[in-house]
Amino acid sequence: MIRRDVFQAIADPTRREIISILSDQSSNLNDLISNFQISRPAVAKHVRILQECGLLKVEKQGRERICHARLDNLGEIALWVHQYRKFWNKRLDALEEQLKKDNKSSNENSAK
Amino acid sequence: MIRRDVFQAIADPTRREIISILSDQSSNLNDLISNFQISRPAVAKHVRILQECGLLKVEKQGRERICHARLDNLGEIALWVHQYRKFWNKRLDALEEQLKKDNKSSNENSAK
DNA sequence: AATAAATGAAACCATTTGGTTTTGTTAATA
DNA sequence: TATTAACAAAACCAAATGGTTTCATTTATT
Repeated sequence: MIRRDVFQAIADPTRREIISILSDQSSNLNDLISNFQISRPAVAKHVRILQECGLLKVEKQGRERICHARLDNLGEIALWVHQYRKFWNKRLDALEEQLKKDNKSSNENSAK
Repeated sequence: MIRRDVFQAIADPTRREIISILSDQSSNLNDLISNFQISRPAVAKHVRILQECGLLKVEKQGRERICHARLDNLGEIALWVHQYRKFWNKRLDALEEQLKKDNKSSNENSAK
């Protein structure tokens, strides 16, 4: 747990799953952990890593810790990938098509 | 070297640097290695990992191995990040603006 | 044919990673 | 106030990671 950049953070599948869950709905640690088979401290460590690289905020609420997705820093990944867009044009077409749709119906927001 | 997915592959700074270099211009291993301070086998291992997850192709040419960037699989990252676009809207605005420009002048392709 | 160049492969090593179990602390609750 | 719930922290561990040095192989070159 020494390196703390967004690229490293999203490399782990469990952390991506945490991101996925929290992007849908904020959750306290207990509920979050109940999604996984691994132990509590294991999940807690992933949460800490995500927190340390700014991908989520932890709000202390009584004895609970509510975790909120704060995914602004994913923009760094988006920009990095985007600079190589000419290499994945086929997929880009679909992506851009999606962007347009999203813009037109920018109210309907079904996560996952 | 057991996990081989694109997320894992781009987590390492050296590998991102290799991608950056090769996206500009294909290169044999020797020339590629000359960009780094680390040993030859170290770079060769990174190359192998990138190769194994489909981010570059190695073309045997005599005793040389020419490495070509094949970054189609970065589309996976792009799509993953894109699903969380609502979290990084500010950056998205710039990105989308760029996308439109790219489409209009889709012939001019100056890498980096 | 001998040598040098370009690379592959193996053995090894320290650190990081992702996990565990155990113990402690803080805040609600009976 | 005693107990329980929610979490933090520490100690530990196996495996993965990123690196090294050494040796082998293939292809050009002299």
